[in-house]
Amino acid sequence: MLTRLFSEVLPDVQKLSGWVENSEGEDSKTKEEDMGPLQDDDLDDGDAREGGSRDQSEMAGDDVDDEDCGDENEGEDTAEKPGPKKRKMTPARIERSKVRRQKANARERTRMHDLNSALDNLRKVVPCYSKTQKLSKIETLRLAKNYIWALGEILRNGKRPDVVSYVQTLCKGLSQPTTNLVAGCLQLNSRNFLTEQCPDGARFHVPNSSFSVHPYSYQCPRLSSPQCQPGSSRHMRTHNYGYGDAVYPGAISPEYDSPDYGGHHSSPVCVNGNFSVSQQECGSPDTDMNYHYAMHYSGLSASRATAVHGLAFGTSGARSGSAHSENVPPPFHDMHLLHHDRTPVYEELNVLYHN
DNA sequence: TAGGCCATCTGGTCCT
DNA sequence: AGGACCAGATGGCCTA
Repeated sequence: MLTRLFSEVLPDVQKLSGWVENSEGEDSKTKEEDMGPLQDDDLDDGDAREGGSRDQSEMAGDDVDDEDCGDENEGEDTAEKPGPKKRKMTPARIERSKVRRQKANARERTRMHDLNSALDNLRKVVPCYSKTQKLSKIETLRLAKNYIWALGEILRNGKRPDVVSYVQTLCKGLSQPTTNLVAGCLQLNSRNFLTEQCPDGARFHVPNSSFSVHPYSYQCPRLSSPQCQPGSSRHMRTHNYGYGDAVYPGAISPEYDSPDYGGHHSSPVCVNGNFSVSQQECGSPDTDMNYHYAMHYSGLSASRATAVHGLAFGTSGARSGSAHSENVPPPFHDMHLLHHDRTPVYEELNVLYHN
């Protein structure tokens, strides 16, 4: 069952690691597009920079094919200096070297574009995906690794994993902003992902779990510190604590929220010290006082949600808070549901979880 | 201004 | 020989 999961996730990782082999089709098309406009600009740039290093390049030993090379080397046999022989830099040789370097630069650009393309594909299959606030490269790789590991654990154990450990696994080694994002995503997802759903699909119950899910993202007190803010990363900047239009596999549309949902919110999940694992751990009265809930929730109007839940905005919430106070659709307004091709995978996971 | 992230250039190395 | 890959250097952009 979950093998399909791997069939979807692993190819992307494999592509990432072995993207070099994919040099046809889309990649070649990208190559055409990228090299066209880039070449002019970048080659000029390259020329400008090349001035200082061109001679070095020539001395490094390329252009061995040059006819006059042999003669010159022979002529320099009597020279005192060992090492690479200096060859006369004829205009033709300079031009050839320049062209060769330009071609190499173009290839390198294409290679990096392909790599970035593969990274984008990978971003789409890891638990959090947002068009506007991309995870950084390194965070994408870390999250992907954790995700694969977590899925592997599910396969190995063949049972429903503990929610907290699942989140912890996913967030292992991630930066705090990314951890916040992922944990927030999963909190939302977990409503679909980890809860039992009544036939009408409107009510949720979390059996035997200290983790009760709610549509609010949670900001741990520690996360109020500037360095914990998603804004510390360019691609994770949003006015809504880094959720932007994030797509969370398996997430339920905010509009799907049950009206009586508010009764479920409890202590949020704390991962890697960013979130509290349980009310016992993070739910001391003092701590509770410091809970900051960002209203990443469009099911209710901000005013209503605030009234119902009596939630305070954190630092990031301050930004979104103003928006909410103005009844501007909360952060999830631009969050679209999972790309459709991914949904079945999570449905499978749901089946696993629910059986 | 510092720091993070990124794109690009570049030279070296390895492989076919 | 040429291409792929890699890592270092550099500069731009952005935010705190």
